[in-house]
Amino acid sequence: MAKSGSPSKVATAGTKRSANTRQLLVNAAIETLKDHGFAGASARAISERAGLNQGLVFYHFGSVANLLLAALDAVSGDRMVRFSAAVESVSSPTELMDVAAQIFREDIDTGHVTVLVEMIAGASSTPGLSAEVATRIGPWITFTKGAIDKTFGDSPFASLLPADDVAYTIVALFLGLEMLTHLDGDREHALTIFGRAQQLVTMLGAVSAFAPPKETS
Amino acid sequence: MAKSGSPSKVATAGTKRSANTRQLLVNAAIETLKDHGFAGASARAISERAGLNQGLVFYHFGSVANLLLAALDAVSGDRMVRFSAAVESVSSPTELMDVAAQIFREDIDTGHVTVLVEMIAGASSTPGLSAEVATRIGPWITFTKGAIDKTFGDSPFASLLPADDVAYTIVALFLGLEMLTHLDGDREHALTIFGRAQQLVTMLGAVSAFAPPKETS
DNA sequence: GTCTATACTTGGATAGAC
DNA sequence: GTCTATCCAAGTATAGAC
Repeated sequence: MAKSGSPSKVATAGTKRSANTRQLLVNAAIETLKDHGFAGASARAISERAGLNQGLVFYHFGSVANLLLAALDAVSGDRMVRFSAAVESVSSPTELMDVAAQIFREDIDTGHVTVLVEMIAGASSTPGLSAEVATRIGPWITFTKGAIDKTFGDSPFASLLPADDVAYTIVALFLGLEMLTHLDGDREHALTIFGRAQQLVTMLGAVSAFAPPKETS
Repeated sequence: MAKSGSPSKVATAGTKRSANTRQLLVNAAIETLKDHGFAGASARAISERAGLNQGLVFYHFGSVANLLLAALDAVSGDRMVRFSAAVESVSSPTELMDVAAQIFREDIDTGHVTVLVEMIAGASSTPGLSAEVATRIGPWITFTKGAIDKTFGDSPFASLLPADDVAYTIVALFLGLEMLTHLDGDREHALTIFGRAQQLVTMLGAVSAFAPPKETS
């Protein structure tokens, strides 16, 4: 109520407002990437979506590419927090498959992987962007490897397939499935695939129970 | 030598020249998509690469999007011819894995899958483009399903995993691996993954030889 | 059929008012 | 810190010369 009559002397209020604006731009960038892709994510399109002026993109981020990287960071951070917690409570391979399917479902619904895909695909159009994107995708392979190590570490699978190769494959699969799902609009197809994978892991787990865990020859 | 003095009455020469120009533009579009992505594939960038005038893009294709679709058609056609022949000579699952690895290697080297990836990712920026791209990606899932049916059709795997789900997954994996490979520049990582997959298929084939091919309970 | 020239639009980026 | 105004580069598309 007394807002207009009490100008604060410290910069706290201004900083807060600034942070809010940055957040609005980042959120709008995420939405624009999801709806119109990298090629459609212009400063004007994003700022219009945020209900803000176009010049603020350059004031706060210096360039469109930097804003898009900030959007990628935000999405990546959200996913990391959310999925670290999910994987935390998991111990068996079948549980991990459960969580993976759940993660994919959330990714499709929130459109978070779309942001990753668009940034990876769009990176080659802007000099220097590929390296920036690469350093932000790397952690996901590491994270996936950690989840595999945790749940498959003492299973017979571990000696068959190196966790880092599997992790690389899983991340690639997430990206690829997202692309196809986004393209054909059929999210069920990809979800049934996770169901199949889960069946397979369960079955192979049962089979491997009959096999010796490791040979020494 | 007598070129300027002998105008031909039929349009054959002109048509031939036109076809040649179209081909130059399509090739340049492919190269531009590979190097600078969908967002960098402008009429100017493509025509400059082709050593032709920018207006020819619109004369021959009507729009940049149409030229890019023609480029996608060309790549898709080349791949289909090449890989149909490769799969033709295959009968066993292990041979198919061999061919798959070979196909991926060629895809990486030629950059053909990059074109698919860029078109899929870029499609959402232009109204109506997604549907066009989708109809051009669909055949690849069908083709992959055919290759799986042919080689795994009478193996125990067939009853475990529906071929169309596997095909969808394989195509997604190709797209995803291409993205990661293109991003980090490390083509060996993806290639070792195909090696792992081949080991796995060989091993599971050996294991399944001890199991009954089908249960009736 | 191809090239030059040009109209028009969109987008990146900055300057200055508020 | 935000908004208005503006500049300039790049992109789509068309018209007309060759």
